[in-house]
Amino acid sequence: MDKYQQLLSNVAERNNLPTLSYKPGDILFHQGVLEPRLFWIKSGLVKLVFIQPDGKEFVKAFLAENDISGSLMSVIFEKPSPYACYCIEPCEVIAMPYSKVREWSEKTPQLKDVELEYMQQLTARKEEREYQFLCLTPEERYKSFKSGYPHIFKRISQAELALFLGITPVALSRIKTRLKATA
Amino acid sequence: MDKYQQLLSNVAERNNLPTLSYKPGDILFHQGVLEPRLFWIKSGLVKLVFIQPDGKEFVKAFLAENDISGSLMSVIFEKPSPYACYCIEPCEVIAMPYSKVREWSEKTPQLKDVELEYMQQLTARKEEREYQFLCLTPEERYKSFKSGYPHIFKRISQAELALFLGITPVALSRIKTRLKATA
DNA sequence: AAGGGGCATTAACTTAGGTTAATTAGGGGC
DNA sequence: GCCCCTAATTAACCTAAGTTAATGCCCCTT
Repeated sequence: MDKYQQLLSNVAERNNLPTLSYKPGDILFHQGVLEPRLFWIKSGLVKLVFIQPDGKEFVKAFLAENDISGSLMSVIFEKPSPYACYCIEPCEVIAMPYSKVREWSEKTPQLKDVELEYMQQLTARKEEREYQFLCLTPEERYKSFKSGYPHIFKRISQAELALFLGITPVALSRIKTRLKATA
Repeated sequence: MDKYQQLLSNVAERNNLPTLSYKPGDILFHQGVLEPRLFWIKSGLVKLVFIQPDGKEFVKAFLAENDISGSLMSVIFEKPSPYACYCIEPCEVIAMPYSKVREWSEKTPQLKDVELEYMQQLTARKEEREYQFLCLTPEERYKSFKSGYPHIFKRISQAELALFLGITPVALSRIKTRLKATA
């Protein structure tokens, strides 16, 4: 992860990419629109969300300082992003066209390794999430998130957490009540 | 995908890797054990399964001819595989130590691209599965799998499909009844 | 043709999440 | 301090999935 940040840092410098500021509620990129940039989050917190035709919202992920936001589908396959990216906290962000990242990494082959490694890290995270949806109950997913990501847990609303866990805010409230009763 | 198969094909030839035969029920690799090989499936059908301490089984994926089976965690991060691989149909398989794949791809830098591309394909598949668990009901996942993967749908038991969709076989049977009634 | 084994279906009951709406709690602004 | 706005909780009811077990179906064997 660190090596990838190094790479991005170099790209940003060479291209004089500015640091952008966003407020809570601002949109970094939209659902259904091609977004060929990666967003390097220097500070703040964002969420990736799917909005269904019926208006229902689901949270794919939370990303915070030092994370990289973006849509794989857009960046790699040049398709519209299936999800949007919303700011939760005020954010400082560097937006980097993926073409620039690629361009530079073509010239320096050892950076392929860095890119590959980053993909592997991403994949490992996705494996974990897949496992949790397949094998764990909502209650177990809640406990796991609370203990595994305390720094994010503290910074999001309960409604947002519920939509990340794949349940409704009402259900999450009930789970908490249940846990309190047991303990 | 095709370019990755080319790469694997070369590795197999150069190392005289034999084609292995498995019967239904055979285990390609175990859960909880380090498995540093990739399994190139020439023919047949396998499933990747999590077995929980209480005996409950969940199906992570089905892989068939031309797919590559293996555990990312084991192959990349040298950890025990969190899941096992079981044969469903008789299989012809070439087992390839990942170290050999790496070794050879070190010498031919353009293969880094192939490797990266393969990871991206994998990630795209995982994104889709994540989306389905987060945003779709079991019933919708069933319909999506049936129409999206008819060639696999035909070859697995209903129980296996249910455990892949994240529900019990009884629930899947009910879903089918429900759908028949509606149509 | 009869029996047996393995799945799938059905049934009956329990549990937990979805939905909608009312209520409560907490924080910020004035 | 009071009001308002928002978020969280609670309630009541509905629906769907989990669980266990019985039944039915199909195919294979003998």
